[in-house]
Amino acid sequence: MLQLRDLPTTEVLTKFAERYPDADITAVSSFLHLLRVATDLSIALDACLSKYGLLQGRWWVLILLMREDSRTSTPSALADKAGVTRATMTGLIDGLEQSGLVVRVYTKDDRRSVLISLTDAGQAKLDVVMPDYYRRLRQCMQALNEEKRMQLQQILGLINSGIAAFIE
Amino acid sequence: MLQLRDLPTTEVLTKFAERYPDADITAVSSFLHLLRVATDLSIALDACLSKYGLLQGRWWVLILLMREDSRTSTPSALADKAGVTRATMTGLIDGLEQSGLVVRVYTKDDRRSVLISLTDAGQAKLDVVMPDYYRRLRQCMQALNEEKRMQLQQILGLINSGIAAFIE
DNA sequence: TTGACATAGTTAGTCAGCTAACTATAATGT
DNA sequence: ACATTATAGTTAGCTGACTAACTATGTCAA
Repeated sequence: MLQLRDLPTTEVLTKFAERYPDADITAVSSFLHLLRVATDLSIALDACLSKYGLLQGRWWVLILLMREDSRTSTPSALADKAGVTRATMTGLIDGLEQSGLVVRVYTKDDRRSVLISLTDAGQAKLDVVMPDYYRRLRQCMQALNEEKRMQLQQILGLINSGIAAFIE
Repeated sequence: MLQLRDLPTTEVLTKFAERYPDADITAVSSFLHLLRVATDLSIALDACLSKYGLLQGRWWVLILLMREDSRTSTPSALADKAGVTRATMTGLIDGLEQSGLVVRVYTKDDRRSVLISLTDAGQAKLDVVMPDYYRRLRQCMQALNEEKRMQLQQILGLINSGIAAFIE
């Protein structure tokens, strides 16, 4: 995401705006702070998960499986929902299967397809990780009351609609 | 960052909150939306830069050099400001030097050290990329008036202070 | 009914980040 | 003054994403 640590000060932005008149100083500043905070959140989440031998990718796979009543899904459905390629999902499942958190079940219905099933060990892992995650997240966000949370969601919605401007 | 595409609905979060009572539904929802929008912004920025043969890493190096009056810095200072390791900075500079956008200048003062200098071609590249970047960013954020931008900054500040909760 | 196309999953190779180890040079303390 | 320690940069090898190509299986229309 945003690696940059040394965010531009208003002075730097003003200097750049002289050369590049299209620069909108508060827009740039808000944009960069948003990326900075989100990146740091993501890094902090990884640090939290790594205590349990997980990374975001594998953790989300476990959660996606837990969302299913059958605790079961296919690699391609998981890939779509997790937002990675099927090739990446193959690797994630390999790792989870080696750790015994999921199993590949071969079905007769469609012999191209495989079912991925959350094991008891996988569910047990979530039952340890999720309470810690939820507790820390609650504390992280506790300074935001409901009103501010709604303001944030609304602002994010507006920015989200604007993203198209980057892609044409 | 956040790969997950299929963000949990309120129903899913409610179901999870039954099993994990620490779950704070609006906290989780705000958190995930923040990561989702920031990730999509970052991807969109990459798409914009890639039209000019740049990626975020190399682009930030050029900008950091342009910030200096001398258009010059050292790999270690650049690494600190760009938020990457010195090893990574070596690779970024290799790529930029091959493209002729920067040059390594060996100095006699401290023979361990190298100066990295923005070339005319590097400045010319920025003079093409930056106006496009600023124009798109302005448009992306145009739905946010100054009041909302300040609200966003304030909320981000609160969340930023909360990040410590993830790390202990 | 069979040739063309579509779909599911995997494999191979690339990329940009990382850490750890290394070389060379400089600074420091006894 | 010289051994130790610190600093600057690079190299080598690891990781988890990616794309592209491949195997196997299923679908469909002439």
